[in-house]
Amino acid sequence: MPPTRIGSARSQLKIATFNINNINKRLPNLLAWLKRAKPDVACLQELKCETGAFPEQSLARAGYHAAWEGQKSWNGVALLARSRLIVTRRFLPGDPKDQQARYIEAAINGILIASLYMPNGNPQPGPKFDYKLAWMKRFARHAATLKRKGVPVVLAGDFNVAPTETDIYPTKSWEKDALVQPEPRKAFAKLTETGWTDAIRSLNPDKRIYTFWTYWRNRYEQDRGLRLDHVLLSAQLQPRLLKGGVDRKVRAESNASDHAPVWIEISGS
DNA sequence: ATGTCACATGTTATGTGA
Repeated sequence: MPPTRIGSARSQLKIATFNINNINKRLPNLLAWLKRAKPDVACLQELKCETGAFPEQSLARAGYHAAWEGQKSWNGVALLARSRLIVTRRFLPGDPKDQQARYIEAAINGILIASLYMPNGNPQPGPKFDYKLAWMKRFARHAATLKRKGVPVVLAGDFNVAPTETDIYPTKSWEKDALVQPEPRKAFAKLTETGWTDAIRSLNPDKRIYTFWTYWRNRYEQDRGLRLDHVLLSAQLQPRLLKGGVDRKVRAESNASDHAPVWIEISGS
């Protein structure tokens, strides 16, 4: 295992989120990005592998401890960290019947960090959209619980919501899509109105920023994307936010995921 | 309506999920 770093020795912390869209299929891409970007913590989504097939050894050789929840074919979330991580939760509370691997949370460097993968919700309307809205409701409830704890919290992942018209290229072709519907947008807005900071948007109030481009019709080359991957900060962390961005070029690599990594840097406590 | 990609089935294509 990689050496454990003492939390207090850090002056800054880089936290990233990346929907990898099949971790084994894209392991070379992931390792190359980790080596280049050197995040202290990486939240991953859409592992698309069973728990036993997670590439723990490769990531350990790259210098990362890991915690993950996998499932066959779909979903799956992980947390990678250079320092020790203590898992605090493996499923979103509120519905014991929901077995989808979409949420994992751990204490890392004195911060509670969650990697989350909200449901896509298509087609809408329909049961999948209902599941998305129910999941978002449960998530809001859990976020409120975390807030009451009064500890620094980062909620990072693929929210499957383009929060406003600035988070999607000018088009009408997505109008019926679950990612831009009023209800999920309202649910996301409620988070940012109740003390959670959308880190990337707070650093760039008006800029069009995308984190996802479909594989269809060279959408990346035309920069017709959506901002779906977000990093939310609790009130204690907001003043510590130094910078943030999207590693867009990762999306241009061969065999790339359809998402690009999003990262932030926060100052030490 | 379409586009692309990958997976699972028990296929040599088809559906499904994103």
